[in-house]
Amino acid sequence: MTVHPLPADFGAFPFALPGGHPADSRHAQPVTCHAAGNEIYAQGEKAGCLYQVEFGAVRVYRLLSDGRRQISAFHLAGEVFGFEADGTHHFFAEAIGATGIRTLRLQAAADLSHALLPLALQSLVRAQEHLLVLGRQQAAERVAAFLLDMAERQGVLERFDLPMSRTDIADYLGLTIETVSRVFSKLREKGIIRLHGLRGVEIARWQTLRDMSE
Amino acid sequence: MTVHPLPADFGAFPFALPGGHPADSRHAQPVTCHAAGNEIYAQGEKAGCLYQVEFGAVRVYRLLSDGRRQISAFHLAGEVFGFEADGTHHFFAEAIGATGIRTLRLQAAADLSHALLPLALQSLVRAQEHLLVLGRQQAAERVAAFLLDMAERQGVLERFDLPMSRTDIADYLGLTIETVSRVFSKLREKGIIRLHGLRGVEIARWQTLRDMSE
DNA sequence: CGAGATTTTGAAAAATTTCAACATTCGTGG
DNA sequence: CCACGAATGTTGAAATTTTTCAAAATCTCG
Repeated sequence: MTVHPLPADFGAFPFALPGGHPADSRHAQPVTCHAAGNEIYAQGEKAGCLYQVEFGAVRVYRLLSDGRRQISAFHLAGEVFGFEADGTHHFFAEAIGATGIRTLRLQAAADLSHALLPLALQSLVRAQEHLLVLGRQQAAERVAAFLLDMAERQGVLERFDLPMSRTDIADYLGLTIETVSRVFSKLREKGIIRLHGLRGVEIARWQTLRDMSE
Repeated sequence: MTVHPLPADFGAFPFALPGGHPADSRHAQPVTCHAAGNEIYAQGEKAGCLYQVEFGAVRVYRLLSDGRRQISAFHLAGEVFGFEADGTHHFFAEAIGATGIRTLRLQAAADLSHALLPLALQSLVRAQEHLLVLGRQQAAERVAAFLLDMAERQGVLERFDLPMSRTDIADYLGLTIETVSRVFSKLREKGIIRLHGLRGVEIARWQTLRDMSE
């Protein structure tokens, strides 16, 4: 299975804000449903669209010559991604699980560059925050920051599901899967988080986690 | 010494492209000269300007609660920085050595948001590239990528000067100063680079360095 | 030239990775 | 509905890398 068109009365793209729900459907854009692992765009492809996650999650990554994969960003429902400075994609983007993506063709809407700047700056903020996490020397600090970020971006008070695998998390945090797993276990043993299956997470002590992530 | 006004016929801000030289002086903006360590803006301050480096270099960083400092970006001559998504600075910016900064007040030029988008995307690209460097697990890979980036941004064929200290480099790469120093020494011993004093660098084997940085 | 700051080097300690084995989860089909 | 198998995740122990702490060397500037 690859791509399904959807009935899609989800709302218009440029009026949808990251983290919120689209509110206007006058300029409804095509929405496609991607299965897990589905490619949204590839490195080297010509870029001409922006993408907004309707549901599900997306990973954006680059492959290194030795086969390692560095994930530069995860995108959750409501978030917009796909900005490129020179008209070419320098990353791969793919659906993590079943994911709905709204597409905006930029050529057809040259006049909304003023609406694009805030979205681009949002991407910049996310990249900068991720940068700060990767600069941390301790694995536990990175994982703590990651969990808080995921919880906050999902607007969660207690239990939530991580859309991505441990391998994805490792490639996002610049760690190995084993180190990520060990940190999860340690946080669980200390009663800071509770795990429900492989994906379910519950943050028991928010402040402790915040102190860890600094 | 803090800030000097300059005669400044350097050229107009919005027409200057990162990496190039300003070409039009019809809308010349104020240029100030900062001494080493001079603050350009502080975290928490209201943001209303963009900045372009005329000469010298700038570091942009955040202080962590335990006193550590994470440098998110260095900016060299020609580059524009200071983008903020919400009108507030979330980082500190300061001159590394003697540095000339051209300032653009954004309120006075609301109509050039279309000229701003490419500059913002440029910042995004730099942040994403830095992200990939920080994701590398080996210190030598990070230092190799850093040296190549510095050389290329200065448009250098052979010898060039690093504007920043080893401590700055360490805080930029998420390493300790000792590790950075050891990697420099190792690269020198292997004949991959040559060092001239503390700041001068000469890349002897570009391809070897590229292979290291992947 | 000399003093302070910066950088380099060494050795031990700590953290992470690697390699290997084991456990758990999830989907599928009987 | 349970069992099976593949995929994913966890744990252990050794090897490697990086950090930490300490001291020596080098550089810069007055």
